[in-house]
This record gives sequence, structure tokens and C-alpha cells, in this order.
Amino acid sequence: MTSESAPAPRRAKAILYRELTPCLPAVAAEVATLLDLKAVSRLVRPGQEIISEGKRCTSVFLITEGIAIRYRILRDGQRQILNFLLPGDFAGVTACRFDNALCSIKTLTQAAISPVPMARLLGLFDTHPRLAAKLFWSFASETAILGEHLIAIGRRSAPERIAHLLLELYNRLQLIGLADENSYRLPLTQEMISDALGLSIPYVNRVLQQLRHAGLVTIKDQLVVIDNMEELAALADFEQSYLMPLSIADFVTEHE
Amino acid sequence: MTSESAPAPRRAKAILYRELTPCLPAVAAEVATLLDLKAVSRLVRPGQEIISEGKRCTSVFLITEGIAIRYRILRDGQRQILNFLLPGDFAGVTACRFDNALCSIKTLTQAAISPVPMARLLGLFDTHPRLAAKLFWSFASETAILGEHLIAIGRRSAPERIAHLLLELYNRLQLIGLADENSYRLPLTQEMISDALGLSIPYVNRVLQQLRHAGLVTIKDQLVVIDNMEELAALADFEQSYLMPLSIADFVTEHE
DNA sequence: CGTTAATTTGAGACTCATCAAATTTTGTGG
DNA sequence: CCACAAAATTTGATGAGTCTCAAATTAACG
Repeated sequence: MTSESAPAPRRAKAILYRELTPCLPAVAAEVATLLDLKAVSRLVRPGQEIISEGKRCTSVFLITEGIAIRYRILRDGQRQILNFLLPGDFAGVTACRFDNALCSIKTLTQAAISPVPMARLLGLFDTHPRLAAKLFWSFASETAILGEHLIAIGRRSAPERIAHLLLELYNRLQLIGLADENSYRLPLTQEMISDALGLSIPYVNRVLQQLRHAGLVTIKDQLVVIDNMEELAALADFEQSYLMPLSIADFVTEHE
Repeated sequence: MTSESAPAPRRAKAILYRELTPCLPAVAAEVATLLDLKAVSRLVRPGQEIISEGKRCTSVFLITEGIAIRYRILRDGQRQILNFLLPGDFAGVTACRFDNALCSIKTLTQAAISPVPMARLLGLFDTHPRLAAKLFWSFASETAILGEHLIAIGRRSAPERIAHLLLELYNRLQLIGLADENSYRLPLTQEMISDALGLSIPYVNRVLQQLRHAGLVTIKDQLVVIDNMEELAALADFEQSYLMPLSIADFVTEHE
């Protein structure tokens, strides 16, 4: 992740701006190039809120570096994390849909984000229909991830949920080249895990210990190490296919 | 709903086909007209599966009449309902994204659906960019609904979840003219409520009794009556704004 | 009018939450 | 680089919310 490799803001800036697009998924890279997002890219510190619940939001933010979460604070102060946003994701599409953003989004690590006015994004539908289709297509993936998250929370036990979350993050990071063979770096506190999965912090702690003692996963120093991928996947009943969508080309070619 | 007002299939057909589009949300109606979906519309019986988990899916289905659910069956046989599909919704967008559909969709009532090959839907991006934008826009709404569902399951108590679900359905049905002042007709079994909210059937039963005795809601003979809207909304901490999205016009006019 | 589906009730157990406090880790200013 | 404050993790004890299982009752359906 960014925050580790670049302690000083200045250096980070240099590194981040060197190459913006190559590490991103195709759609994001294409949009970034087309709209010259590099020019408007800005760095944000860890923990910074980039979209705030209750406020009007007219731009989405392409995340080119770093990781963020989208969450809601309930009236009793509880927090529910809806999803994790990784490089290549567009943050805030849903927020723009309403007069007031329904959720907040804030960074976990140092990050680089490029604001894209929603009007401009929608303008792509006129000027670049193919790209717009890909955008739509990639948005459907986000919905699929949200759906799997919902299933996990609704019908799985605490160990299964935790295993599922850790595997999802592993696979998603893997796809964008941010995971090693069996580990990834992420400032994932137990509080965040509990808020993502609808569990209490002490219980997450205990289950994490179980998983560690069973030789399945270890979280230490912001490093998630998956010690036994097969068993962890079996425990979570993890099907990674929801992270491997079809290309849009599979449909547009059969075009009439 | 359809199944009540039209007991005999023949009559139902007549009623359903009389007017297809006027009762639908604008986007759906526009697509239906443009692609002449009336011509391919077909009736399906209650309980029929229109998309099956694990199967390849290359068409979406515009629902013009009736109600459906999208769900996943887990390995242990448990079911999680992800969302309810109402007239005007496009069923199966997510399913098309993957080699195998991740979820199944089946009707609850008698329904009328029009298949739209995904290739054709994506073709609209080339030929009718404005409509495509609206499609994208409306899809974002679905995601918002899914998000609220996730929040309810993750962080709310059983009474709150149930209240929330019943209010969501009320408001969504109201928006398409399928709810009365304070009630709506829906074959909503307690099993479905429990599968939507990650609860057990007996517990749903008991909580439903509490809500009834408290004078908040009553479900009887497939009729959901909301006896005290304010209190129920207060209990659920229900904010209906997530069902009232902005128009896309709020953005495209400021076009650059 | 019988059969299946849906709802209801009861008793008991278990997962997980809550609260409080101790411990460890992390971050920060001197 | 140490010392302190803040954050995160860990542990314990207790209790609540919800589940499971099983059976009875009621409603829906062909």
C-alpha cells in the first residue's frame, strides 16, 4: 500500500504521479486517460472523509491509489461498513443519486483520488458510448460484491463471515496486483471487521484467535497472511467467481 | 397485485396486455416502447424461476407486472433473499455479468416479463445514449436499496429489520401505484421475511405478533396493513430518501 | 375435503453482545 | 530516542437476543 512505501508526502506524490493508469483496471484507466484525470488528481491522508453522509454530492471520485471504506453511522452511533473501495473503483456514484449522500466514504490509507463531476461522467454516455457501457458493466460488479456481502451477513456464522471478508479482500487486491502469494497489506482493525460484518469487537477478536490457532489466517501489523487458503475458502464457502466478471465484449460482439 | 384481481389466466392476460407501459417508471416504459417489448412479453405463474443460479444468463427480464425475489441458496440449504423486484425493475443484470448466475430469481405472484438480450440492452448505449444513462442511473438506485438492506441486516434488531422491510416495500409499491393509503397486497410469507432478514421463522412470527399488538403493522391474508406509520418508521429508523432518487436531468443540464 | 403449506407455541440451548478493565501497540511531542 | 497519550487488542464474566427442534394449530389449495 501507499502509506508504507512512501512515508513522506513529497516522495509519495512523486511515486503516485509517475504512473497513474497502468495499475488500474481497464475501464478506470480509460476514463482517467480520456478525462485527463491525472491533472486533477489529489492526495488525501489516511482517515480523511471524501464523501459525507447528509451532504449533497455532485462528483464521483476515481480512486487511483489507496483504500477507502463506505459506511453509515446509525442513530445509536453504530457503524455499518458497506464495502471497501480499492484502486480503480469509482467512489460516490450512489451518493450522487440522492439529494443527500446516504453514506460516507473515507480513506483508510493515504490515497490518490480524482474528482469527476457526475455531469461529466454522464456526458461520456453521449460522447463515448462504448466506454459508458463498460462503466455500467463495471458498476454491476460492485453490486455483485455488495450482494455477496449481504449474503454473508445475513446467513453465515461469525467465523464464516470473517473468513469470507478476508478472502474477498485478498482476491480483489490480487486482481489489481496489490496482494502477494498469500498475504496483503491493509490497515484492517478489528473494529473495522466488526463494523463490516455486523459483529462486536470482542467477538471478532476471539474468532480471529480461533482462526489463527487453526492455522487459517493471521493478522499482524496490518498484514493479513492467509496460512491455509483451501481450508479458509472451505470454511467461508467462498466462491470467487463473483469477482471474475465476464468481459463486455462477450455481448457487444453478438451485436445486432 | 395481479394474482388476486385476475384469478383466471385468460382474463389476466387480457388485463395485463391492455396497457403495458403507463404504470411503469419512466425508464422502463421508454425501453419497453423502444424495443417493442410488448411483443415479446410473456406471462409466468407464481413461483416460477426465471433465472437460475449456476446457469449462464444472457438476457435480462423487464418485469411489467407482478413481483419477484432474487435469492441465493447456501450449501446448507439456507436461503438469503437479496431483494424484491417490482414492476419496472430489470431482473438479471448482475446475473449476466458472470459465467454462471450468482443468484436465482423467481416470481411470487403471477407476472408478466419481457426478455431483453443483454447484447440488445448494451446496444442501446450506442443508439440511445440518453436512455442508457438513465438505465445506469436507475441501476444505481437498485444498488442503494441493496445497501440499505445490508445496513438493516448488519446492525439492526429483529423488530427494526422487519419494520424496515415492510416500510421499504410499502414505499416502493406506493411509488408505482401499487399501494393504498396504508396497506398493500403481497404474498409475503413469514419464511420470506426471515430469509430476507437473516432471521428464523419462529422468531419472525413472534416479533410480528409484538408489532401487531403494539398497533404498528398487521399482516393478514397477503395484505400488509400499516396501522401506525409514524411509530413504525421511528422504530425502523426509516429514512425514505433512498427511494426517492434525483432525476438525471439535474446533471445532464449542467452539461459541459 | 383431504393434503400440503403456513403459522403458532413451547422449551431449551447457543451464538454473540455488552460492559468493564487490563494489556499491548501505535503515534507523538519533547 | 524516550515518555506519554491515544488507539487497538485482549481477557473475563454475564446476559440478551435469537436459533433450533418439535409439535400443534390453522389456513390454503387442488
